[in-house]
Amino acid sequence: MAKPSPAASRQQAKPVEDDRNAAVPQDDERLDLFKFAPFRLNRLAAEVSAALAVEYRERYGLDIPEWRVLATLGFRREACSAQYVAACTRTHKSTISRAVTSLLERRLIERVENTEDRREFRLRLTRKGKTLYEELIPRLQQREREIMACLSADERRTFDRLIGKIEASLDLIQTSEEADAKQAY
Amino acid sequence: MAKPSPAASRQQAKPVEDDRNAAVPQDDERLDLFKFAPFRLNRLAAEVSAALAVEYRERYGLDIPEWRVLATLGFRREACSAQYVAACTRTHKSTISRAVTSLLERRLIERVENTEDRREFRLRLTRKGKTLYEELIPRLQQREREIMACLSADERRTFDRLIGKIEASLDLIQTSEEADAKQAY
DNA sequence: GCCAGATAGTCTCACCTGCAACTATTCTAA
DNA sequence: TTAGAATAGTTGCAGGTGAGACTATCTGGC
Repeated sequence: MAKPSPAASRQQAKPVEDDRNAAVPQDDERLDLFKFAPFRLNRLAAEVSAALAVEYRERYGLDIPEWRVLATLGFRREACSAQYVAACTRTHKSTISRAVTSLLERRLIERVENTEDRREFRLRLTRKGKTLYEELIPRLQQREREIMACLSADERRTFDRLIGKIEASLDLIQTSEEADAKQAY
Repeated sequence: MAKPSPAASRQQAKPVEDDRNAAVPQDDERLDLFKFAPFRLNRLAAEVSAALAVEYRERYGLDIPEWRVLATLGFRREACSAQYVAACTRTHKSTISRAVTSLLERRLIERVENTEDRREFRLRLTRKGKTLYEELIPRLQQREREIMACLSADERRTFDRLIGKIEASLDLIQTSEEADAKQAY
């Protein structure tokens, strides 16, 4: 895995004669992926997710959709529908449906028929699910703290605020209540 | 798509009698997904990606790996290997391989044998690829500007700096040269 | 009451992607 | 020199995921 030195393989990157220099984009037309916010956000999110996945996947055998269902149900005091979870987490309803099926089989959640609307079911954590939730959450919060430890308290607040502004401009902000109104997930 | 009012569907979320209140997590043990940085980053990245995808997918029929290959080759002055692109973009080498195949078929990139190391190929944009690149990049940059327009210039700089700190702490920072040394992609 | 349209949830299908095996080639060290 | 390890790139396979069809149910207008 470890390579003797970056230089060893860097030889491959040395310039190759290019007879088309005329068509090479000018500096101001080029785009440095490393400075491109969408790319950086993607990469950062993927890396942070991977760091957390160690906890919920390797330790508890959960995948991301399953963990999102648990997180939503664990946070809310009341039982709620799969549709609600999908809207909250911005995850496709078919993905949530599969996660719910899996969690039901593992007896981590249970569902009760909604007599007022028999199309939907109310989901909630079982005792077993709550135990897992209470065990898992502190681990994830610890991971988050470790990852964000590179920022000062002040920077962290600023970061949250700026993320919030971008979310807002993308219409990503939803309260628990508003999430109920979201469709398409 | 539009629903009469959030309240219309919110009825579903009203509390259900729960005979297990004793096991409900306490406030400080719960985790609000909406305030959890990893979740927010994921959601934000997905949303930003979706906003950009309109440009490269619908307009040019490119998927994310293909666009990343183009972006890497377009930014660099010299031809470089698939391995290099994979390391740069943190994308799995098999994914890059498929993107390269597709781009070769579309004559957007070309590859030349590396006589110094015949295991690898040097990739570079064709004239057609450069034309597409120069057409696409301004559109993507415009999208990025639109998305980030909610931040002031000062906030934008701060945001970049904070993202940079997190990237650094996750060892995500690489210069073009360092990327050559990365394995596993 | 009844029908058209909307909604919750499930399922199939197609696609995408990572893993790991594989080939070809290069490097390393005896 | 040469065998074994490492590397670049490709491909088969399996698992995950979104789109959209489908069923059951609900809502609103007539």
